[in-house]
Amino acid sequence: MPLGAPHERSDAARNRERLLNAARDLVAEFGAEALTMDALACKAKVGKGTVFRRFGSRAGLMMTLLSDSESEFQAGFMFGRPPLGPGAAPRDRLVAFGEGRIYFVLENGELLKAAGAATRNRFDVPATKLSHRHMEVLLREAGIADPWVMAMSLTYALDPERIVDDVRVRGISPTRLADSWRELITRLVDPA
Amino acid sequence: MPLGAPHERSDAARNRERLLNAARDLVAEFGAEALTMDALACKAKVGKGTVFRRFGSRAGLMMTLLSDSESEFQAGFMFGRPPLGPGAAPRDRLVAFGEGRIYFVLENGELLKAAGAATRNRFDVPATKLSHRHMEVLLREAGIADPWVMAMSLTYALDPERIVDDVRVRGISPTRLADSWRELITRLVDPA
DNA sequence: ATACTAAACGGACTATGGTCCGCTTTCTAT
DNA sequence: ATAGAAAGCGGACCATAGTCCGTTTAGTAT
Repeated sequence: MPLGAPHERSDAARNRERLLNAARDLVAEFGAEALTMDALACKAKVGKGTVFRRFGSRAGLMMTLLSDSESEFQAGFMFGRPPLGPGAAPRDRLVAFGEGRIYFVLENGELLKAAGAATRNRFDVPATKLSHRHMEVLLREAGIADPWVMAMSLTYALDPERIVDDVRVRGISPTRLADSWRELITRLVDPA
Repeated sequence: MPLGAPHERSDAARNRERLLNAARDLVAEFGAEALTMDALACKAKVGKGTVFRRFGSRAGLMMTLLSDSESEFQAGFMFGRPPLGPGAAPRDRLVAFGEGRIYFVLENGELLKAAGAATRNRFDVPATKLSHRHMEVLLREAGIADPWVMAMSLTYALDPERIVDDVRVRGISPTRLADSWRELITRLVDPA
């Protein structure tokens, strides 16, 4: 896939397929949290070293598993229709972004938590960087003095762990989260 | 210490001292991140089981190590002088709280990260609950519609990992963080 | 076909947080 | 002092992410 891809070896390709299938099966059956790298290697009939060569870490595996739905969500706010996509006022786009994110997280919560878990990965996740940048741009348009830092605050406010725990552990409804996000953005951004 | 404390046994007290001293030494010398429970047990000349009996987990140990400075910070916003303590407008107290928190985190960052690390502990930390509640009260006074949820958003915006990484990894100055926090609160809370 | 090379493989090994449970010590009641 | 009970102790043991390195194998050049 990368540009200089020097011809993926056939055995490598075969093992990648096996691993991805095994991983999806395991996640479907036992949930992402319960997936261990040993179990995955075993189920895919592959050595443990191979798993780590392929994905680098447990978090890397989770990111790979997420990439499809993540791309879809990204396409939504980058190229989709307003108010999520381009064409609406920054404030409305931010509101829509947060709402979309909340529901996206609730659908893929386990995977996202596991993906961000490995310390130092929280912000190295490319998808997170992209979301941050997206918010940064909108905040700048909206006249925020330090959009980069503000986007970081908002990124953490939308942290997967936070959202999942609010809903599943602390019993807050998604709607309530979305309403509060709207209030936050509405007050933060001048009506323009 | 707790009310029904049924007389702490002398050997237990002795070991607690040993462990606390050893832990402080290790943190001072190698940093909190590098502290392993095995090393601690060994240095304190105590069995590993004893370490876990005493503190429950690595996160528990870190919390214990933090408790002094944490209490001090808490006293500041609960009983201190305005604008951090009672007597100032909610908006000003929130601004001061965030600033104080930022500098507190930068002083105790490693410990705080380690304390919150153990998944499911992030919000079970009593100190975090107290901070959350404090902000909730101020936000309610300030006329926020859903102060509980908003306080949660702000709690995550002040996440130790976020603050430490912004400053130490991404090179944002503490001042810049504090300014952005001020902007956030100022816009969020009506000037009242 | 053959030989060569770099990639890929696999599983033993390490590091570390946390658990378990039989043994020891302290305290208390007599 | 003594005995009994409860608290405490310790370190072997477990689970799991991640590393290492000697061996195998897929492509390639001749």
